[in-house]
Amino acid sequence: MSASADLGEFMPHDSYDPHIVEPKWQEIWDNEQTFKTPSDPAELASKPKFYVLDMFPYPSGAGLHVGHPEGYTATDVVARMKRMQGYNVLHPMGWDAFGLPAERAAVREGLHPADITKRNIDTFRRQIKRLGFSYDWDREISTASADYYRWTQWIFLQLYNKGLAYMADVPVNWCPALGTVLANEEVKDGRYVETGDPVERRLMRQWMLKITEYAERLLDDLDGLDWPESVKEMQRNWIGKSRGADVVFKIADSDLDFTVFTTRPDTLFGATYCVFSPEHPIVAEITTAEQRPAVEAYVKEAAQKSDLDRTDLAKSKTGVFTGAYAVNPVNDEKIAIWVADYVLMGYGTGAIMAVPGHDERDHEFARAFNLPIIEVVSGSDMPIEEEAFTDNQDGVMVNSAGKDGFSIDGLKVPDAIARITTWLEERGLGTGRVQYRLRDWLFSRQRYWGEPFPIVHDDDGEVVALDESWLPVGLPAIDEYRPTEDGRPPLARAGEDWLRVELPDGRTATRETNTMPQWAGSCWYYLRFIDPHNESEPWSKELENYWMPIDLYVGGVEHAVLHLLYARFWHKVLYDCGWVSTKEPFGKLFNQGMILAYSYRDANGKYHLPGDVEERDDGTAVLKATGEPVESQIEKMSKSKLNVVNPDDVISEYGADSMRLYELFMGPLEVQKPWQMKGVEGVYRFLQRTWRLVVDEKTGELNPRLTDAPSSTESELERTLHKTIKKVTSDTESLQMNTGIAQMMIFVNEATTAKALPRDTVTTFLRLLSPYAPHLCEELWQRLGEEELIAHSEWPDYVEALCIDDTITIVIQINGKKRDELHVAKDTPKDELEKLALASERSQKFMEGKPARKVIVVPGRLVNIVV
RNA sequence: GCCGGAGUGGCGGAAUGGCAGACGCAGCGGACUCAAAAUCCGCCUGGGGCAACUCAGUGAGGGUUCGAAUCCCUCCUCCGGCACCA
Repeated sequence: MSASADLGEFMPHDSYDPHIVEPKWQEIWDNEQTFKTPSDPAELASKPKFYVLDMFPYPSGAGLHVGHPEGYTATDVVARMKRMQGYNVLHPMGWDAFGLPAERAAVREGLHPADITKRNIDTFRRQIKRLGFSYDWDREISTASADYYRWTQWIFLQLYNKGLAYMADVPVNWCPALGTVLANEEVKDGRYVETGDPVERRLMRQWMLKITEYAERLLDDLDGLDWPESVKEMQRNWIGKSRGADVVFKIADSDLDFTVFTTRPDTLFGATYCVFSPEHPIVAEITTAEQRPAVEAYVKEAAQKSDLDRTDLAKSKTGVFTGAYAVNPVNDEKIAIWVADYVLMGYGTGAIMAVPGHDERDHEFARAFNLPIIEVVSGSDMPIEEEAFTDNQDGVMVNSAGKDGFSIDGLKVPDAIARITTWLEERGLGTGRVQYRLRDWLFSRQRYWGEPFPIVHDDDGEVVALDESWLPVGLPAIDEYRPTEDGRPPLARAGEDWLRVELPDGRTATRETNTMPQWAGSCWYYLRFIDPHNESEPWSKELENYWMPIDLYVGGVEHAVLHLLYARFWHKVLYDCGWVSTKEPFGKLFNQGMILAYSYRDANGKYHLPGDVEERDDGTAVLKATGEPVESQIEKMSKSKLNVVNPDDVISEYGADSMRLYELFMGPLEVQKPWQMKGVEGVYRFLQRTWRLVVDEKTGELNPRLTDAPSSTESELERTLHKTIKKVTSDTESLQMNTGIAQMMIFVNEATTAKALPRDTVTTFLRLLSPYAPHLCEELWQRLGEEELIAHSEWPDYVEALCIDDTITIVIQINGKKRDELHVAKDTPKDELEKLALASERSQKFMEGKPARKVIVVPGRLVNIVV
């Protein structure tokens, strides 16, 4: 035996090496523009379309973590399969590039936000490209480029021209730490959701978008969408539709009156007092001299409280009597008027009628201030003084007879609501009305790194929308991104030559210095992908008509109300303008679950890098260096917990195909699950076994077990192949990729030990695996002598008959417990199965000589004998 | 408090009315090796038994059914969302 042969024995010279295979095929795909989507409508028309979209990322400075590519991998697998199935596939990627973090980094590093953003995009693009996704990179867009935001400004003009954008002095969420206002959707518990900085209420002149005008359509059209029920429910809650009535109350001994909104007009006879929000303008007018000092003090105090304080103090109710009385329109009773901050100025009319008997908040308030409680709906188990009775279905009205012989006594609540609403309307005392929780969208920010408005203010203070021909309104260069000392937005720092404008009619004007919020660019990016280089229009209507709606949209659930609601709103406006052909943009939505990671903390609470920790067999973990025990937990990945998993590291060790496969094999796409590096090793081994089906590692030649003989339908392997085609096709379609991959593992395990390995069987299998592990499959496909790319090959079909075994196992149960099994031909008739089951030795044993009372035969599955 | 979702081996998970634990990880045993790695084969829910086998088992309790992880009721725990919205 020669020395070189010895080396061959011990050092395979052609084992699976993703670091050679992957760059090779990425270069080929790039050079051949393998994934370029045609842009010529005539060329597109010959095939059906499939538009599969990822929620494009905000390119943060931290780069990608393994959570990002989970959704991207799923959509890429679908995109690749659909292409092989003969669809034109639109599968683009871009960058949601405007936003606060880049501006803050710019201040920190002394760079321009555009440079920070470019740097971050370059990192993201490099990381994403390493995963071998089949994006059409010719369609890459960035919301911060003038080619793009020119059309964001154009859409704003459409909104403005339809009267849907307006300026108003509104109470805004002002965040002092950031020096800007925020939308309601961005504030939770009185804090900015991203940074946790406190937010306070201020009155400011701001741009608003009339999303409320679309509330009903935004609500109704949810019904037809193939979205997770939870997201639809969150949007429904956010829109917050409630039906009720406006009721007019007169102020006693005065000409004044006021309106309250209530969802329970049936309880009007139980109204024992009214409450105004401290901001309600009528408060100052009606307060009596005696009560004035107390009321003024209370109103002032409420005004100074931030939203945070007001929510924090929610536990016990506060309020002050105004000294004034209202007249209950149903019975002319005089009831006290109070001021309390549990009534919000921003919802309904800012005033309520209080029914302590049947509303928990009113009950609590009445108990605190000793106000009367009257029962008007019967059916409670508890005395009405103890607990409010809030049932609104089966309760029956009592104590509800008033003037003119009017009574709703004896009616159930829903009937009572209808009856009293009609009665109020007939007398002009009220009207039935629908109320939404949704408010108009606060659309301006005091920031630099955002889209400038295509708006100027002329020297008389009038708002002037610029003509389309003036677009884009570019961001001027400025050297400081903070608001000015007198509180104007950063753009006010731009020079006069940017700020000052002469209009065509000779008027002079000053530019709007607010910018649009981060959400603007992402409201319509999916439309620009359709026609990204169009210079004369935002997109071609013909192409829009072909591609829309989006067939699959995948992203995180954190956008359930923000992005997804705003984008639907803009889309509906564009629909009304005739620019889009569908009422809804996103036909099917899928939320991928968050990927968590193990973190390790010592007794002092200090986090340690996973690399410094050793997992013991008994399940405990210790520091490698000192042996000190550490506690492991599964948490959201974060820098501070030292548990962020970087895809670059995973690819360097195992390759992109293993990374892709593991992302999908971890578990169901929609659930949260922890990253486990050992799991990547498992799928890596699977890919190595696949490699060895084709390549003899010692010689580098094809596996000698491969035969050219046609695959036999008789063979077990062929049956497994057809079952695999069936399962992978349906599991890919329904995004249940973990079980599809498991089935491919079963196939490879079987093929590894099969006697014969027909070449056809292997090439068919490679086509199935290719959307998941595209680099490996291209390589093996080529080695098997195929000339086209596997990406351009046809998706395999299965033969149903081959998915069912000829001989099947029938379980025999006695009283529902498995006792034996039968191996019979697949079409064995029912009575034959019953006979065989009863004859079985083990059946006899467990029937203990008793006769069968009943025999249930489920063909193809089991026989259950009841004794 | 209200609205969603979920609870299955040591771990990720599979099975959505019909064989509980597919597939993978970890672990254990074996083959190959001087040895190790890699690879291949086997075992791997718990109790009892040398074994054949047997009993129990899908958060807890009850119900429907010939048959329940799966459907229904009550409760517990965890995750997510909303929360003075009249």
